[in-house]
Amino acid sequence: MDATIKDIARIVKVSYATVSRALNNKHGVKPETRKRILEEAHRLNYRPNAIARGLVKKQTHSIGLVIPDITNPFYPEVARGVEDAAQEAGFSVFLCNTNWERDRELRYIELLTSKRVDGLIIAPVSETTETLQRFLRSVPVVYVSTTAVSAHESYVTIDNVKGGYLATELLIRTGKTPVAFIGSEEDSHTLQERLEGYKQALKDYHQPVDERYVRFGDFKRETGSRFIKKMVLEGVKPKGVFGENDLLAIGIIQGAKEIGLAIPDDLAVVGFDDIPFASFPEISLTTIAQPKYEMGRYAVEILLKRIGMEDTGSFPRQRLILEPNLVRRKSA
Amino acid sequence: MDATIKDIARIVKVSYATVSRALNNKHGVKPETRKRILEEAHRLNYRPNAIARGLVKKQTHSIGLVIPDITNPFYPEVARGVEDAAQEAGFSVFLCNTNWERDRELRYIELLTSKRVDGLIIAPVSETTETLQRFLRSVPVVYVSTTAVSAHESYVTIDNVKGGYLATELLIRTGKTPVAFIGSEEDSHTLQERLEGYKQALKDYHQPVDERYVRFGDFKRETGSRFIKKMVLEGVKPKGVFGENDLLAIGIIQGAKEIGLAIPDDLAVVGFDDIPFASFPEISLTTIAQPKYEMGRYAVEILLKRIGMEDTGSFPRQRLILEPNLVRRKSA
DNA sequence: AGAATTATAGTAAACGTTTGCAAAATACGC
DNA sequence: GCGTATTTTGCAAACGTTTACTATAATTCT
Repeated sequence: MDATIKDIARIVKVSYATVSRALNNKHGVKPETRKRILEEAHRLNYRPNAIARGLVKKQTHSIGLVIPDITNPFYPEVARGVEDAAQEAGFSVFLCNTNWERDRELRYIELLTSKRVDGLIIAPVSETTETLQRFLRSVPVVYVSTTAVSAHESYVTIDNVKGGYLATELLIRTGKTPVAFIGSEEDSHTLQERLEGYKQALKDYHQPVDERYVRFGDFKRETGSRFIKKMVLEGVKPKGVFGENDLLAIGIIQGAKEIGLAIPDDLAVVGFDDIPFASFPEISLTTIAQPKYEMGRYAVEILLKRIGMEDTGSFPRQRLILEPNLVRRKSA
Repeated sequence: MDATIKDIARIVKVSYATVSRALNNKHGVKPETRKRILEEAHRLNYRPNAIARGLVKKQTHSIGLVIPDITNPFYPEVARGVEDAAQEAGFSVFLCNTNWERDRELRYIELLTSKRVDGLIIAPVSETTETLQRFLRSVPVVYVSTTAVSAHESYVTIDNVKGGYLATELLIRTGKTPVAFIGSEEDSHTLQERLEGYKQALKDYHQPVDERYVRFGDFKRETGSRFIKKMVLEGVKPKGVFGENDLLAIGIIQGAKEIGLAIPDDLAVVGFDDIPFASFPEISLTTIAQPKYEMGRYAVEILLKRIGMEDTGSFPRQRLILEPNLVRRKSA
């Protein structure tokens, strides 16, 4: 059995209200009694029961982090950013992997609200957050890595269309035309934005937009490899390709090499995200970097500010759109 | 304000005890009243307050996962295994990164016990778990990826000495002698075990154990690269090297290439862990695979079994030592 | 029909804290 | 010393549940 405040009170012979005050450094308790209480608490190896405290204070000092899959190399860094910032503020974080399943996402959100987390950081799989509303109600949320949120929500993300533009522009300017686009699921909001950047760049540089050069699959490496091979097999032969994310891009490089294309001479490829592998000399992927760790940090900063406001309704939504950053390596 | 059980009781005009029973599917409440209660609960978008429930049941259905760094490619998979298994059993998991700092580890454990997690899974940075004892007391723990635990603790890990043996043996049998060992911090328990396997293999195959061929640094990729270069600069020229973990091994490959060595002909290298990158064709690292995801799952299985026991004292410790698995790729 | 049984509902205590308010103790001023 | 101001303490309610126990209502049995 864990020692409670009452145990201490009994031993030190004061009321447990006094013990509570002493333990919380409230003023109005005689230094000497406080000392005795603290000593006894230490002797009993007392640990305050955060559950009981949470019940009366209506605050758990916990937040939920809901992401698709920590195993996907994009997320560990944002998780770390979230965790670091939370920890510094005295918050703990529940990690939840939705595995890209919509109902698992919903179940988690329900579970977390049951546990009365003080806030939620969500990288949603659902492309719209409408469905989530019913479950969220009173819990503050900040979305991460999406813009598809209803009017009064906060988020932090990067400028995907600019990123797509930058990637495509580089390819065009280095003469790697025609440039293809290989992306993951077509209905992803993120993909649509990057695709828009791609198209915008093509237009600005007077390149034709040829639908045969744009393909959609999923976010797996193998897919990139398969798609590029399929493409050239069908006779569409890009000189450059913008892979909507790094995993795809790496797959593209691998597939291209398999069919004898030299990177970047025969085919230049640029990715998106700058996952850790991208910088390995063996890969050396030119890519659009997202400040993943910082995104995590910012998200909790916004969230905590929001949690701090007593008057929840009046908090202005915050929308932080970070700058993408072209990091040039050997693949393009 | 969130709806409570009392709100429902008031509206449906029953006592809140009845509401509680209805919501928990306890028998002894008339089907019709139950129906009315459930309907009202749904209408009010009622979410049970797990905090209040936890207080009386002395169970939070949460566990803590304490690891060094989710950003290290070894951990996401075990975290995922933990999370999946926990989720299936209705538990949530707190993610805590100690950043390899001992006192941060301690602080986290203290925090988590304050939050009254039902159990803890720890990949400890401290090479001995003695220090942790005071903080743990009543909380069930299972350690992961270490054997340095006091007598009555449970853990799941792999057979590191066997892994080290396998790696070294392969190198010897393919004629890649002399074989070097490059490891992380010398006082790591894990390292010592792998090193033991290395030495054992050398002995079994009648190879000399030459201390100039074994080096210790840290677990970073750059370190591997630096060390191999330094080694040959000093005139000790192994034909094979066993990198104590994959990051190191990859660094070794990179460093070797930089100084013109061909892999695996001039230098064969085998790593340890089988992190996701290892299988990339550009790397194609021969390595000792750990079943990371399964380790996570097993850890929670053991933990939950332990939590389920009312009589905590009598639970026999469980020690699960998984088999390492040599996966042969191109680097050796 | 009445007793005995069973199904349903309510009362109240408990979980371990925090906190407003009142009581007691101490210090201060003259 | 006595009244007053101030510091230190205690009492009790509250947070939202669960649950043992008791009370009432409904059903079954003879």
